[in-house]
Amino acid sequence: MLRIGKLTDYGVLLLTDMAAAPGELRSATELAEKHHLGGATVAKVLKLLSKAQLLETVRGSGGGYRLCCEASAIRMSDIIAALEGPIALTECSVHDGNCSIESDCGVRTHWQVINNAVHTALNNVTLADLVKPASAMPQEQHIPLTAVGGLSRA
Amino acid sequence: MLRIGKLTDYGVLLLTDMAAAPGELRSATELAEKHHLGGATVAKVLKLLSKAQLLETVRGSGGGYRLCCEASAIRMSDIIAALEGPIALTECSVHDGNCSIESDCGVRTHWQVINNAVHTALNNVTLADLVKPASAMPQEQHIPLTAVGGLSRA
DNA sequence: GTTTAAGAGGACTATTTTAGTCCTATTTTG
DNA sequence: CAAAATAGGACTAAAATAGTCCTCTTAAAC
Repeated sequence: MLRIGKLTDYGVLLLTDMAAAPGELRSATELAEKHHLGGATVAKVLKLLSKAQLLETVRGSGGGYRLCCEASAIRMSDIIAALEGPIALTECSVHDGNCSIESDCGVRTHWQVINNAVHTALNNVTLADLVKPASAMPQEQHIPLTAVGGLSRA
Repeated sequence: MLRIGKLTDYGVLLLTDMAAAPGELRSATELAEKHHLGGATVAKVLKLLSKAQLLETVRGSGGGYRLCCEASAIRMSDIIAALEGPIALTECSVHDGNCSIESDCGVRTHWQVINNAVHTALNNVTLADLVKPASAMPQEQHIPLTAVGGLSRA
């Protein structure tokens, strides 16, 4: 289903929350309680986001996390990369020469193009977009489509 | 890593192969041998593609599979949906009311937008594009990006 | 200067998903 | 009817993910 992990889902939720009150420090415990999530899990997500420098952290008593920068500067692609590693749909797009059928594959360069398409799409949605009402979203209509509708499948 | 499964990878490989000789019937065994993949696995993939009507099938001795239609009419989004189910990054985009934090989530409508962005990107790549040389690919540059580069992560 | 409230970092376990295999039934040709 | 295919499940093994826990460091408050 081309899914992202739950941790990423939590991450987006937490970031969205933090974006609503920029600059304010939030502790992991506080956020976990507010959103009814496990404390350890929230801590893990925040640590990952912090490591990727999407969050600024203040250690010690009274410390916590806050956004590293303006919500409009934090892209979906950054968030996903922080929590799931490099955005790449297949193994072979990440590292070469590791694929048993590679020599006879011939598809690899094409996967890179597909990756780019997805990556670009995710680059174009920022945290700021997620805080705005949904109707204000960018609509992605650069190329006329044969069909756009939900969940295709002829 | 926002990955697709191996089966989808195989599917793209097989479809690409078939697109090169349109109309010709191929048996699962034949394709498995050619690409050095397990016979049962290839059979599974072909059955799924057939069920999604991306392949036409001829049963009985001498039978096999061939593309349902022109390669340019088969979109990446169709292939992924056939092999992984509906394209949706999170559970809650697929079915409502099933999410423990839903009432307090507020992010759901936004995920739908993100899904749309990805879906659109995958709608715009067809099997025909994968058969052409990579340089001829559509380049997806509709919006100026702050950064495009590979695998972000600041 | 000790206690307490935080984050950093890593290791581990359990759960869930995915991949792969196999079996039985059906279809069609020769 | 025998052989070569696909259809459709059920099952098993392997891999990835989520979630938990422990120890260490940092800094404020008392």
